[in-house]
Amino acid sequence: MRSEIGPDGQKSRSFIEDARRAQIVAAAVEVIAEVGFAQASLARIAKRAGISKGLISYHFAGKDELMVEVVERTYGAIVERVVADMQGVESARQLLRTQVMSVAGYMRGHRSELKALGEIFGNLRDADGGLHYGIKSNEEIYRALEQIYRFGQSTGEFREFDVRVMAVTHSASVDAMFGYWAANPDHDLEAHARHLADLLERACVT
Amino acid sequence: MRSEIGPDGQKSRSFIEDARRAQIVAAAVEVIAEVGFAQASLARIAKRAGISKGLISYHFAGKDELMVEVVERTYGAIVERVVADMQGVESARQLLRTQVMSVAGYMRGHRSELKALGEIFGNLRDADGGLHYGIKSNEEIYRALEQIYRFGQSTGEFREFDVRVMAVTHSASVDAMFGYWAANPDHDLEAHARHLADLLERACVT
Amino acid sequence: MRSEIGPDGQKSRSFIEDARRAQIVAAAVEVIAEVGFAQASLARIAKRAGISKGLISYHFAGKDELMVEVVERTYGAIVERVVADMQGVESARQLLRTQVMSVAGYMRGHRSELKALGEIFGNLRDADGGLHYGIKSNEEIYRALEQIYRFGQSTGEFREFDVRVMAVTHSASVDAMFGYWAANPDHDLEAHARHLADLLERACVT
Amino acid sequence: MRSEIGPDGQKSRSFIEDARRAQIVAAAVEVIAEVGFAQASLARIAKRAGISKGLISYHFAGKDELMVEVVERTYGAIVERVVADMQGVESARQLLRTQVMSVAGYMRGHRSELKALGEIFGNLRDADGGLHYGIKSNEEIYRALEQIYRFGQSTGEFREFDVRVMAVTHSASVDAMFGYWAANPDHDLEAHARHLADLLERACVT
DNA sequence: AATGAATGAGGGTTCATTCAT
DNA sequence: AATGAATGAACCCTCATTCAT
Repeated sequence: MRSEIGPDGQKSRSFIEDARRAQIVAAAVEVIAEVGFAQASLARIAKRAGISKGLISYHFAGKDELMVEVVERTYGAIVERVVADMQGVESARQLLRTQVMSVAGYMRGHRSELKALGEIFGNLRDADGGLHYGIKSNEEIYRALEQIYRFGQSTGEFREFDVRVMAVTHSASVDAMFGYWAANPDHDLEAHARHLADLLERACVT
Repeated sequence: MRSEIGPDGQKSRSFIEDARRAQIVAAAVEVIAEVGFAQASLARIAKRAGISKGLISYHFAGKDELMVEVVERTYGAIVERVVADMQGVESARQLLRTQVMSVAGYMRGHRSELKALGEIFGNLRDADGGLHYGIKSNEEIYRALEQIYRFGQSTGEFREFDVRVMAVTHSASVDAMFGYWAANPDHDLEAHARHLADLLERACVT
Repeated sequence: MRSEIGPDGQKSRSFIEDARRAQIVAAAVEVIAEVGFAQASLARIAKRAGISKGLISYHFAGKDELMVEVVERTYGAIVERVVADMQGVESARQLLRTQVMSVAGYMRGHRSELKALGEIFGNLRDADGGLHYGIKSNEEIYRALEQIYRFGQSTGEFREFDVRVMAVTHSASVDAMFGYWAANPDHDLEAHARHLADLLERACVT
Repeated sequence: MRSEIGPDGQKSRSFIEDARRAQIVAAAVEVIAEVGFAQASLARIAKRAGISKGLISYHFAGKDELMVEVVERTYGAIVERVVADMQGVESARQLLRTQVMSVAGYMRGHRSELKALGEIFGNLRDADGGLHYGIKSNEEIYRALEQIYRFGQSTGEFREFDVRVMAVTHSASVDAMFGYWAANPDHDLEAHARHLADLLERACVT
């Protein structure tokens, strides 16, 4: 393993080191998106990246660490975008719509990332056999969505309902939208997002 | 390969043969539910069933045939139950609620089956590399749900909306409910189902 | 194992037992001829015979014993025929020709046996890894052929030469004739046999 | 798979890679010669070579590729030698003798190769179940031998006869010589070769 | 006499990982 | 920093053999 803990408590990596990791992560995303998690061997990823198999092991402690980094780099970018889009929006209804439309908009240009994330979330497991990104890894998302819904309830925009159920439903509906789109490339993602936002909104208002 | 096609065009198996297959399928369901599709090796399944690895090969032409039978036996039972519960229900709103509550009720006692089905649907691949249960596995469900929604629209119970988006959302919401429940065993599944039915209904009515 | 040693020192088997063994041997011959020794599993042979796998093990101590019996039954029939045809022939040249033509004539109607014999001779091995029917098993044939050639030399029909080399060559030439014919079914076996007899004869006479 | 096609259309391999392949091929030859094709497992070959089983898979795409390479490396060397020895020989009778003596001479030091070749020719099968080196493997030899005989007929050295039968007989006689010698190590191979050449020659001349 | 069920060893292959260079 | 060679474990599958019925 190359990365070391620097004096600031952060992982410190050379520029070249970071570039290699990024390159490997990008190759991993493509391969996973194309052939699925199970078939995404290090050999395949290395070939796609145009490097040797050993180099991946050199830069990553193991396959798991690579997968985690794929998630971190990919997922981080999405969150960044969505949070930016929601900045300044004031009504709960608009926040809800914005969340759905924003993530849909971002994903339209990042289909491979979407597919890869789904594969990793659903397949990457810890040593104990449990999913590394279990439903628990959604907790963060649920909390964020619950904030929106609770906010809407506090302003009177939304009726009373179980916000956790709503958050789970919301999250799953968005994921399913992507899943359907991934399976049906001709599907109109934006229209789906608009319809979905409508459904969610109607389910909340009085 | 054990099974053969009898004169009636049905698979004809001895009682003992069928019992073994059922036992192996049951073990497979448990193992897949616990450790996921990729880690569900025949060795693991055999050990769980308390039999030798070779015996699985004796009763099934291959791992794929076993997986397909897991789906057939498990999925068939669910559909049977839900269809039975929906028999005689007349309003679209009640059909919708019944569907959600019925499958939730059934699943409460069949958590492993649920998990295993999801794993197989998402991972079992054909020789060509494509998912064996691709879109088709959901397509069937989508069609069934669309019927309910279209029926509601025809009677005026439901407003106009895109039934495919609704079906995808509905299906995913139910799945997510199970997923959440699987990850949080103390979660109140029935209450969740009731809340979810409310949300779906409100999203549909005028 | 069923067979037992009777009071006369011969293996005594019931009629039904013998019939079963014959049936299994026949099936083995067909299967070996079709798919080769390595692919001729007991399962395949049993299926061909229309019986269960276990029954073969019931009648034969093991696969090896079955193979040995295939050879005995098949090979014995050939020898019987050839010996009969050579009865009464008086000149060495005629004996030589008769031997070649007789075995060729017999084989024309017993291609499967021919193929199976070749497969077993070339592949059946003892526990020590050595061929069960090695070149040594040809010794019997060599001796018989040497008799012919030595007889010819004693009568002055044939010149002096190394009879062992001649016997080895003769035997191999006949085998190769069958091998070529087995690979080229349209090949004229009888013409080949005539030509071969000519060659052998010319090689011997002064 | 290691080997790749270089810019010159030739397989380009590193020195070390080629050495390993040669080592593995050598081990395969020995094992096949000793225990036969069917028992020559990769595990056995690897153990003989003093390497791990996986390394064979690393250097060869599969067992079949290894077997093909065994044939290529081994068979090529024989042909090279024999062709060289026959260079410049002018009479058909001398060509015939030279062929027999040359291959016999070469084989004296390459018994295992001979055995291994025979095993592979007779057992290596394609996916469709047919022998990979079927008639074709002999056909090449037959053609070459026929040339000699036809040449002799054209010069009047040899009488008229069926050259294909002669070629088949010639080839089989040489093979049998090796087989006999392999089974009887004390046998005088060179004398046998000389006698055989005599026989073949006498069979051809007027 | 005959079956079907069951085992266990061994087959070839894939793959993450390690390591010398 | 990077490679290619090498390992060993685990994978699915085949098969001769055994055994209760």
